[in-house]
Amino acid sequence: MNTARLKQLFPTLEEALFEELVKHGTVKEVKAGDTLLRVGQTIRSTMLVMDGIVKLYREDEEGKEFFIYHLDAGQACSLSMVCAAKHETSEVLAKALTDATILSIPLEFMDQWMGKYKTWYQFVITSYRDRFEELLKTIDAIAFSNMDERLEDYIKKQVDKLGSSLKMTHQEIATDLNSSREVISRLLKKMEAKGWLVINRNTIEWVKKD
Amino acid sequence: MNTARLKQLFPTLEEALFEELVKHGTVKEVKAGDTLLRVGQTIRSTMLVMDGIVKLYREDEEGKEFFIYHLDAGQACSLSMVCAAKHETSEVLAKALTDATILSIPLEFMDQWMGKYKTWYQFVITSYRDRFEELLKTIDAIAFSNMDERLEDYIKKQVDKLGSSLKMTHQEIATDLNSSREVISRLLKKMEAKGWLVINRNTIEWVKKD
DNA sequence: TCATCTCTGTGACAAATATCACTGTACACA
DNA sequence: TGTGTACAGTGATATTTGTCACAGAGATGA
Repeated sequence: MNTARLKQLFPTLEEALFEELVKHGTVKEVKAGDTLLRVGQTIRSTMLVMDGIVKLYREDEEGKEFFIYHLDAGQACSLSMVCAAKHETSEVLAKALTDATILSIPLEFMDQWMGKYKTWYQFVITSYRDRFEELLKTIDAIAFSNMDERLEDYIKKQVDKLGSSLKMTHQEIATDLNSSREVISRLLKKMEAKGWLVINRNTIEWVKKD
Repeated sequence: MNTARLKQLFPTLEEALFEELVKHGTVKEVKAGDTLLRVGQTIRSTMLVMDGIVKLYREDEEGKEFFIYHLDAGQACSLSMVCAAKHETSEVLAKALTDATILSIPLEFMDQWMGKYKTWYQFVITSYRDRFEELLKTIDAIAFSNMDERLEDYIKKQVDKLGSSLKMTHQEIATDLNSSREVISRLLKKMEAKGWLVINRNTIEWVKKD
């Protein structure tokens, strides 16, 4: 792992921290679709995303997965950065959307860095704040919008991250939105009729401009 | 304002901070129902709740208010504690549920205290974390539960804060849950039939034990 | 090439929630 | 004491979403 790359990804951090990151961090390469963190799993380390995109989910008792937001390169899973008690368990499910590179830092450094490096706790706090605002937007979507709007938002977000040609099945989208395949298929058909997208087997081509 | 009371409310903070709070904070008494912060309003100060209960809402374009969580005495509005840019505007609406006492600290002290007092940034971070988890629970409710469960949860939360006799109209509940009065009335009737509560004009008496 | 599997499309129906229209009823207060 | 107003109850109906059943299309591999 090279320091230059870290500086690029985390430009707000101070010099000494890059050395700490290099020294104590472990780089993990994961494949698209891999699970990085399960609900209930004990958190032993903080994840910084160095490359690729990670999807975060909330899960209910029956294992239904509800997509909440993406983490891009240069972002961190804020929940794993502050663990009041040791052996705290995860509230969320994290999966790699694309192949990804994760920098994993053992939890014991968190407390220490928090006191030692001003830029670290600023990073932690802005991470929290940003994720918090994403959650608020997620709440808006489910509280105030119908499925058609939510689906449009969802597709736009995916397109933002992955480009306009989405390799997903209708079932996968339905799962993320906690809906059902048939509903998604029908709504996609309507959007296709409006000329917003083109449906092919396993892929959706988003063509709407706005 | 006396330091002893502050110590009781915010036991994790250090000695020097109580003096700062006394010196720079302004105590405001507000009435039940008063609006403390509107969406889009510029945030000029941080609110610490000293007494009473504050309700936080998310608002949509048409002004519909969606209840997200309560703040009790000893808690703070985390969003107002970290303002990356100056003149940041509020993402949420805050209203006093009961008469309340608010300690208001001008924003300029935030940066300063954050660097100076370890217990302050710990307070900020745990506030954020706690609010974050509340948001996750809120998302669970709307993503995974039907209105009957959400209504039950909602009433239980209110009862927790205000006691088992709730002085609210069905319309107010409907607004908080972004539903409609008729739906809430019907669901309350069902709960009454099950013996969970007693409906009177303007009040609901929660009797269910669990 | 046939068998099988996954993905998609669609009609029919069910359930949950929203909306409309109207009624009754308790309370405040002139 | 009457009367207006806010609150609550309820039937009818619309809309949205979910579920079931089944059909067909395209990929895959023996």
